[in-house]
Amino acid sequence: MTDSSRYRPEAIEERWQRHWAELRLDATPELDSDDAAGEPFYALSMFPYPSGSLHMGHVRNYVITDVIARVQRMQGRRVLHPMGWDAFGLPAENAAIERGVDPGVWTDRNIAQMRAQLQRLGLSIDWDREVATCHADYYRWTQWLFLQFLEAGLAYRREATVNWDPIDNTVLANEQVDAEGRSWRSGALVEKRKLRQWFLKITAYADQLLDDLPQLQGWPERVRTMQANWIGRSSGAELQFDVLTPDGSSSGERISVFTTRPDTLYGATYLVLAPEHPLVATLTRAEQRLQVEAFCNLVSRQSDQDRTADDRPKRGVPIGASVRNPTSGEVLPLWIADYVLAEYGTGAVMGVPAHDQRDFLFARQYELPVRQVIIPEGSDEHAYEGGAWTEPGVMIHSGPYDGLPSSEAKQRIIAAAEAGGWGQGRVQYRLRDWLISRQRYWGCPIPAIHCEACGVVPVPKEQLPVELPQGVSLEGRGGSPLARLESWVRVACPCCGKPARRETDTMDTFMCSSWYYLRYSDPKNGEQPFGRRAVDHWLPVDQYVGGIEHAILHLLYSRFFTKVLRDRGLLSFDEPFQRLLTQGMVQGITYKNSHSGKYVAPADVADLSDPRDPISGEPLETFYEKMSKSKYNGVDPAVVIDRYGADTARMFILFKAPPEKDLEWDDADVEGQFRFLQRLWRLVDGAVARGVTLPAVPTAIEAAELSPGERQLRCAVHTAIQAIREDLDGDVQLNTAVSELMKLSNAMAAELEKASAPVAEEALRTLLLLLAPFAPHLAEELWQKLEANPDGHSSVHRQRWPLHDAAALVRDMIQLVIQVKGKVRGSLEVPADADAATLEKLALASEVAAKWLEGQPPRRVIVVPGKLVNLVP
RNA sequence: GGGGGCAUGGCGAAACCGGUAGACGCAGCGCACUUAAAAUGCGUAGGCCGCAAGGCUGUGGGGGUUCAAGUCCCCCUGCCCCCA
Repeated sequence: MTDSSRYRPEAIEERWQRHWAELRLDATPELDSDDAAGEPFYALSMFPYPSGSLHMGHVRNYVITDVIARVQRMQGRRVLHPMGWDAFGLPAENAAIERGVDPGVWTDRNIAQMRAQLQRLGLSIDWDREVATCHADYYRWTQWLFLQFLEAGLAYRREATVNWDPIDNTVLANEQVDAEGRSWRSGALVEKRKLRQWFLKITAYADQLLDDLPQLQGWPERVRTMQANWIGRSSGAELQFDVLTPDGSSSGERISVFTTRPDTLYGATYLVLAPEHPLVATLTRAEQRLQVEAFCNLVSRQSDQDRTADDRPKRGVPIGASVRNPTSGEVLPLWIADYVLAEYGTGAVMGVPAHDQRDFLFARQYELPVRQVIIPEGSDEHAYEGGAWTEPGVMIHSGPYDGLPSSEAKQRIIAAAEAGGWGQGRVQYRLRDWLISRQRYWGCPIPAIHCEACGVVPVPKEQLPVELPQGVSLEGRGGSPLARLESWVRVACPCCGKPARRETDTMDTFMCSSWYYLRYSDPKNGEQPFGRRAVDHWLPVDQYVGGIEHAILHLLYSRFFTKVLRDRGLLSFDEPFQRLLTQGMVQGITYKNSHSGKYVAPADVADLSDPRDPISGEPLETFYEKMSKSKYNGVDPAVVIDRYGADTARMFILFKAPPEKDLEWDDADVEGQFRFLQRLWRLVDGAVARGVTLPAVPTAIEAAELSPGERQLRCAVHTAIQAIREDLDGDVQLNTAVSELMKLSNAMAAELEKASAPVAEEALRTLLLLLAPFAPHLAEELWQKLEANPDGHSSVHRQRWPLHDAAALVRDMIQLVIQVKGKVRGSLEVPADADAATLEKLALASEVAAKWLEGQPPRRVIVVPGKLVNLVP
């Protein structure tokens, strides 16, 4: 075997990567250049956290985006395909604490490592536009944008009950606390603390964020649903209850409750405050005080999930005060309970056990009365063994509202409340304002100064960036590290010049990632976060690709940023991401001892066909699970590339599963993909040996003079073009696109040698053009072998994407399926253009008809031209 | 509990608007090449019955609509995701 007849990716991939870099093949067209006319196309992958090592999930993400970007380029679009780093965050700070490395140095080293790993994949990324959120030339603009929010009144500080991690000494967002109330990173039981923190007023945009979701037709339905649920708009009313003194007269205080069910007002049998509610302190009667304080203490250690889940026991204590129902006048006891949250609604609810499941459980626990006020239409009273009746129905025991449908009573009660001054209709959201303060070092400093005279003063824009100071001691674990650096904290007030103090909180890293896609359009702009022309040219993102785990947070925050910046006059579009593809996880085969619960590394399993625990000999459970270190089921991309090359890794990942679905990593399938690329190599190698080349101007094909084999080959070629186009348009079906390449290669293996030069040329040219986005190195090498690039200054990647020739798809004869009563009984070769009457005649005259109709004429005949004839006896 | 999704050979999957289920690949089996193996090539392959021709059956289970159902409708089961 000669050397040229073997595909050796290690011999070609790096060489082409260098060549492409010299040609600047991946450069984004300049705004004013006319060399790449055509519509702009922005292909974007969610940027990674620079952990230092690339994993398969990254590979999958970036390869999918790369194929899309490459196809668009070949189709004549001006393509922006950038990459960057979500580079602030706790791992760098922890590395600094554990190993004494500077977080910036550690991060930059990781970035360099990961960039090198990424580049081995042959991604067509414009590295000149790389950004890292931890670099001052980036976070300067994060700060600038924060000041925009501040100016707009959308950034504010307030005292709030927040999740406090007592080990990491920082606040956490709600989503960083698990169901057991533990920090996702330290594992500590999260405490509730009242702290002054910075918030962004995302709730001011709740309606827009919800109402614009239907515009996002290019997003998966379920992501839109998840966002809608997260925003959680519900309409109801705020109702006020007078607080009573022990002798039964009004104390003058009022408690406001939010309810989505004002129609159940007459069913309220008690009122509940959140333990954190400000009135708890003033209204608690002396004899209840000890009990109430103990209870508040207990609750402060529970997570919100724990407190509110339907299936958890509800706990509470009466505080000794009472309130008056504003419409019935009934006196109701006042309780505090764990299942009412201070941060939701008004921090108070009316307890309607008959019609709310949580109230029902609570009432049963403490033997509070249950009063039914709504009955199912057309039935007697509802039985209450199982739980509350929460559906609409007909009003009873509700004074003037008896007999009304509950939906109408709801409206009337709101109207009565508004008229009587004891409440009003209100829309409520589940969405909370976004807590962006973090008491950590490795984040973007919040550009604010606290002055005793002037209050909170924004750092003037010309003084940005507020740089992270060097040499901060990170070892100690008490509060924000920045607060300990007095020389940095002390600063003159920009307003009055008197001594003042810098804000020492840094921003949630989601702030940095909420606008990076804008920066890519103009990454080197030193005057602004982005130039208006650049951002208008490239944005919104045409295709965004990333993991479903960001369905809510990152994608919601980015949408929020976009809308705010639009309202600030900085952007002219409403939504940042036109189309969204959420790729599935990459799963590795996992061996687990189901008895001990321990995971076993594949390397420790002696016989993978009968996996057993290396110590106990017990049989192991095998299944696929998301790759992770602790489960020993990860596959290192570098190892795969070393062994098979980047093209095989790319092709395998694209072929193995549709992009949105989970992908089971399988070494045998990787091997199979490598074999496919080998076959392509030999196919071209054979053609080269026969003297086939690809001239710059394709040789014309005389369609009339083709042999049947040649016509079949051309049909396969143009079918592939058409099928791949269909796979790429609409839903991105890269797995079937790869299978079309395989079909084409199979057809060529059978016919290529026999075909005349023009037909062989066309087939080879098409194959390589279609292959180029998927296996860019191999396609380029084979293109070169066929002398399609004689001076070496061009590239297969600069060619135009092929268009199919409809004439080549036309066939003379087709297979006509003959069904009898819907069952396939045979088929006939018939002229492709035969009309329905002819087909019917042919079918009736066929042997199949003779055999199955037994001489009887069919009762009915259904003809689907080009497909089948169904005879119904 | 509410909302959404999914269920197709031994495995990953494919199937436009209801029209030949299982394309393409992995693993398997058979054959060729080879002293042999690897590699490669060719063939085979849902299940059951049959020497074969062929027949029956088959897209989680049950029912329905239709000339025709993986696809549409109803019920059920199991799994996954989100919200509670």
